[in-house]
Amino acid sequence: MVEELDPRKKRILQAIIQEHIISASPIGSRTLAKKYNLDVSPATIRNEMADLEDLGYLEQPHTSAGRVPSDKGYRYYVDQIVSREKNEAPGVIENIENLYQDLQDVQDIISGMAKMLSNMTHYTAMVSEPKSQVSRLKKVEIMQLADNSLLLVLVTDAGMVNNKIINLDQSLSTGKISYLNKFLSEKLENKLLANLDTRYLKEVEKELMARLDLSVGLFKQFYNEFEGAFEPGGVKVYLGGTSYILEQPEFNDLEKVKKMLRLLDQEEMLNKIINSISGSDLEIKIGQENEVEDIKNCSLVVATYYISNRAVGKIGVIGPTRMEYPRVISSVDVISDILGKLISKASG
Amino acid sequence: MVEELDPRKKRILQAIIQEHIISASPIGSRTLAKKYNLDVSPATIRNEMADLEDLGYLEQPHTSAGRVPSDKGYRYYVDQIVSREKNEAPGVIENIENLYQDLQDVQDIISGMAKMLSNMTHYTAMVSEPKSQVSRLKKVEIMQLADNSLLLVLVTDAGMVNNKIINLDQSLSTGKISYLNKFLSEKLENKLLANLDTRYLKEVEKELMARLDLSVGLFKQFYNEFEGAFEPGGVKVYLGGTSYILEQPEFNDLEKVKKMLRLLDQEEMLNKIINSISGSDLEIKIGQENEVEDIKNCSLVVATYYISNRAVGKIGVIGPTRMEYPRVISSVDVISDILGKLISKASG
DNA sequence: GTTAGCACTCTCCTTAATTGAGTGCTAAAA
DNA sequence: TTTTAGCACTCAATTAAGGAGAGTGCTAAC
Repeated sequence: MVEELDPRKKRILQAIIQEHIISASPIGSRTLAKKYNLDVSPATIRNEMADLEDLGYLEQPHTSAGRVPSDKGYRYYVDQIVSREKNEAPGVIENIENLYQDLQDVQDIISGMAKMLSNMTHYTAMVSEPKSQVSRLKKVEIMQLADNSLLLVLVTDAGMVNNKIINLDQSLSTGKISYLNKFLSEKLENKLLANLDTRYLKEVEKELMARLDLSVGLFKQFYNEFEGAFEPGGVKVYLGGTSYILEQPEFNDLEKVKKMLRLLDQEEMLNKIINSISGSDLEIKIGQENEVEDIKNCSLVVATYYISNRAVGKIGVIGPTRMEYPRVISSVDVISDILGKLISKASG
Repeated sequence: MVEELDPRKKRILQAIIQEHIISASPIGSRTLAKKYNLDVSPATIRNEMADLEDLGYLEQPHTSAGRVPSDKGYRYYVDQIVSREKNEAPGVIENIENLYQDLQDVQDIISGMAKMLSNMTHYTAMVSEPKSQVSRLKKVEIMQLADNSLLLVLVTDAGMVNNKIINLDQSLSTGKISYLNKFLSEKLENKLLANLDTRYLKEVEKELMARLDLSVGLFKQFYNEFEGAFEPGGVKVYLGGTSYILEQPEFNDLEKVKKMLRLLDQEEMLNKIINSISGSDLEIKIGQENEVEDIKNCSLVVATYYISNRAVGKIGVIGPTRMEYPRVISSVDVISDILGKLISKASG
């Protein structure tokens, strides 16, 4: 499937893609000959283009229009032509790091990085929260707010803080609360969230009931919160630069814009999209390669970010298949590094 | 300025507005005569329409087009014709309350209500977080996460929970932390947030320094957090149903859509918009009446919601001036009531 | 293998013609 | 005095037609 193209075909394919990325319209042989030093005449280019079309790298919207890269063409471009080096201007990385280094709050860092990425690429950016399943519960604490109202605070070692207010049908004495705190700390802290499943929590409940005289309903409320707080499907996705998609000529059609915005409005969909990307460091999905139907005319560039060498979340951009891959790849790469660093630092 | 219209003019104005809300296009005399039982001929209606135009209630996009309501026309309609009764179907209120009554988290309630409101009205909904200035600080607590990393948790009586991770350049003993907790509880809890200003916090700091041997930098970090956590300008605004604006024919122009979406992307702008609304219970701003330039072709219907009889936040919708006011007014009214109730309940 | 030349194709833009909804005015009817 | 019918007029929106332009594929010569 991935045949090697002869150098001239390769150069022509690259030129077409680069030109198409700029102009967003079909590219003809004359334009190509004029703008790129290919040292051959338009007629020759035409022959090569016909070959490239036969091989599936190009498409023709209609007879007598120029050629447009196909998904396969972009795939070849991304795999065989584009270098994956980070080529940000020197100092950019340091500047961004400095700009955000004072942020302590993980959620702030994430949404800040989403905005930064969308500003850099001029596409819509999405970041998933650090995945809890590979995180450990660093701290669990219960605080009394009022007679029958408690605040449960959960902190993971990725720095995610989650709090839930719990209303009880009975009040707890200060002693019982401090016992409960000690007990929960012992049983739950430093455990992998993945291990805090219903089975384990049931056990803990049993043990607790044996030691402390509590109403049956209380602990049930707790572990509802646990399960809800960090459940795998419910990863929050942060968006940045939604309005950038409107600047793409392929979204000149109002119907398409509507579809896209409705998609981005639904958090479950974003989850599905960002989680459909496999685990590799930097993954690119082009057009039809996407699993989610509604974005089969879009491309995704998604990187995984790491906290203390553990893969925890994804960050990427979504744009038209006609995307400035070299620039975007570099930006996503850089920002995912910075994101990992910032969170590691903030969560101590 | 607000002259009383004779009954026939009033009926005609009402008919034109109702028809225009449905069709989104200029209304002619013949259509009106056919669809509404006005018992006069089109010619008579034409004369009345000319009068209404002279009075400023109607506008004509161009000679030989029908008439369109002006801002003044809508204002008259809203003030003099539309009843402000809640006319939701029986049971709807109870259903919504039941649906959301299990939510304990104030942020969840707010974003849920934003979504609900946008679904009911088919316009974009916005809700501001409970305003902190009139809230009291119910609970302040510091938890140790690691040697030199603390978690500061703040809870207001409106149920808003705010947490910040603070990294120190020194570590604190358990004793000092528990002293700090007791001290801060005494000094800060049950105070109005409005009173926790820099001046007061400076005082507290002084007193603390006198009693406890702490590095000068520590408390500074704390009150940076305090000020940042609940500052008045930084009210978060929750959006729901952004894509609904695209369904309005007045946004058939891509440029307008872009402008609008860019506007909604900026949180500061939303703040400015929702805070430009004065304090009355249910306020309607029509077109030019809006202060923010970019929404002078939109209408706002905003209600204030209350927690224990204190005005704390705003909830409303934004849509084209050609808005279904009666339905929207009722929905906003109902949802603001429910929102207040739900938050009151959740925050005990 | 490469290139020039040429007929052919298809979209896009501009211009012109047509249609249709709606008005304002005038004069007659109520 | 108010209402209505009749009619000429206006203007946006739609349709039709006629280039203009960009590009291709093919053939024949280099």
